[in-house]
Amino acid sequence: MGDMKVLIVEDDPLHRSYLHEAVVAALPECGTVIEAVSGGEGEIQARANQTAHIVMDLQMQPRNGIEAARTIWQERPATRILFWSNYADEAYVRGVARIVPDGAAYGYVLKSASEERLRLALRSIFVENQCVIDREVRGTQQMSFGRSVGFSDRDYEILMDIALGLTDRAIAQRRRLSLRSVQNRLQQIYEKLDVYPTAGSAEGGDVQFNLRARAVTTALLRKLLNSGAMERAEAELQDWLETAR
Amino acid sequence: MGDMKVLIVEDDPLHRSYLHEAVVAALPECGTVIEAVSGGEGEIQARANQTAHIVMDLQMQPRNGIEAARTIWQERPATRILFWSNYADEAYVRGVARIVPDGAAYGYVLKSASEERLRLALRSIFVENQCVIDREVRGTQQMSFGRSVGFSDRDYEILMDIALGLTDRAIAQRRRLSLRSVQNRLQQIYEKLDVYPTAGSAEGGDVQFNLRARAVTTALLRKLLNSGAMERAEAELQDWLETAR
DNA sequence: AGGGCACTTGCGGGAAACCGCAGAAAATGT
DNA sequence: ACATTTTCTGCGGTTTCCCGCAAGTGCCCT
Repeated sequence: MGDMKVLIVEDDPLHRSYLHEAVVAALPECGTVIEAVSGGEGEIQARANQTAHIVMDLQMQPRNGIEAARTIWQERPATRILFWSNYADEAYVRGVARIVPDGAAYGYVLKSASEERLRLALRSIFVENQCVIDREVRGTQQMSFGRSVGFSDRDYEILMDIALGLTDRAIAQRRRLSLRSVQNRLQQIYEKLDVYPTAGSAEGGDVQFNLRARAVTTALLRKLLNSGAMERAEAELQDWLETAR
Repeated sequence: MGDMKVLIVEDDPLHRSYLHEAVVAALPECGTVIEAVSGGEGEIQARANQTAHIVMDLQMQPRNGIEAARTIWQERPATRILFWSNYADEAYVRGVARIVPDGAAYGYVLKSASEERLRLALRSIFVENQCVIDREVRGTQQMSFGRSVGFSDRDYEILMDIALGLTDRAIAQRRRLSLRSVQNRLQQIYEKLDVYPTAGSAEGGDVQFNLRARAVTTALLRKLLNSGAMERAEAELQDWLETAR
């Protein structure tokens, strides 16, 4: 038995015990397994135990995995984290990619993956110090950074702002842009999300959409946004409202 | 061993096997347990096996529990269904309440409930034919039907319509109302969601919200809407777009 | 019958969203 | 260094949203 310590952060008890077994089976060099049931507790345990190896769920209440990972990485960027999540939503993938420190080893494995895949990912990250990202997740990564229907970070920021309900003027103020620039950005977001009335269906009884609201819905349905990401964005907005202005 | 047949519909393999054990332990009179891994397969299995006893998850991809339950209840309204869900979001609770046939026995238990609670619910519904609804869920039910900050069904419809991105005119057309009536409804929705600029913070640099978009976000953050409900609503909208007009 | 109460509808107007056009500014490529 | 592309910005105009005011309908209550 070695002296590696592994921290498991997962709110679902069934998944937690499953992870526990998987870790013990995959890592004979692992001497101690610590468990936490929420993002907040995960941060505390990571700090207290100086764990450099963490397996973490993304979707947790009240403090989710991305927030926990961010503070953990801020304190010790060398920490290796394997994210184990139900979904490959673009909002999650982008959220993780945004906070990974340079050169840090991390992994992203879906819960639907086989035991063997999970075992390999555990060994690759914790022993070989090598990144492992699930194929499906790679797919959404390509999409988001590719240029075909890709959203730039700027697009994403502003899409989030209209999702939060800000006016054009407020967005301009927050992002330090002119009113017209914001509106330009919006127009190209509308185009990328394909929310413009189809020319084919012509006039007559064509139902009109409110582009602003329709864009948000479309982004939600395409998993480009999700409620977790919006909660985070809302918190950031509240911060900004108090400091600025 | 009796001849009761129980159908389990749950996409997570861990939860599925946990449910399987719980059913066998709680119901000695249960002779057969059938498993399905999605809403669609659940419908097929229910039809094929004529099962009158179902335990079902709500959040599933691609066809969720509410859609499956609706078609199952349409075919045989006497079916007893126990919903076993992670969340007590108003959107889920309302979605279930909307499709329960008159006099049908059903249950709503959270996954965070104890084994004992699950056991009792299984026996109450499948043996005693009696409704069992978790305390937390009752809470959100009260909220939604009470009048304090309660949303009428009409409010909810129209809230959903703006979430889908329809214009006032389109909503008026769809719900057979005048333009002004829709706008009146919107105003009282805004009030109930409390999205109006606070009079206290006064003018100056107060950031303005687009009420329409802000209302949707607020509803999402309060779990009054969720993406599952919006997917269903989007499908209904597409149906309407093809038939009407 | 009359007085609330909830809901609906019309009118009018200020504010915001949406967008074409065109010039300035910055980033990019060769 | 120059040309090219992308992004940002201002102006003007149409449409939609947001809402105060007022009048009409139907229901329940005493």
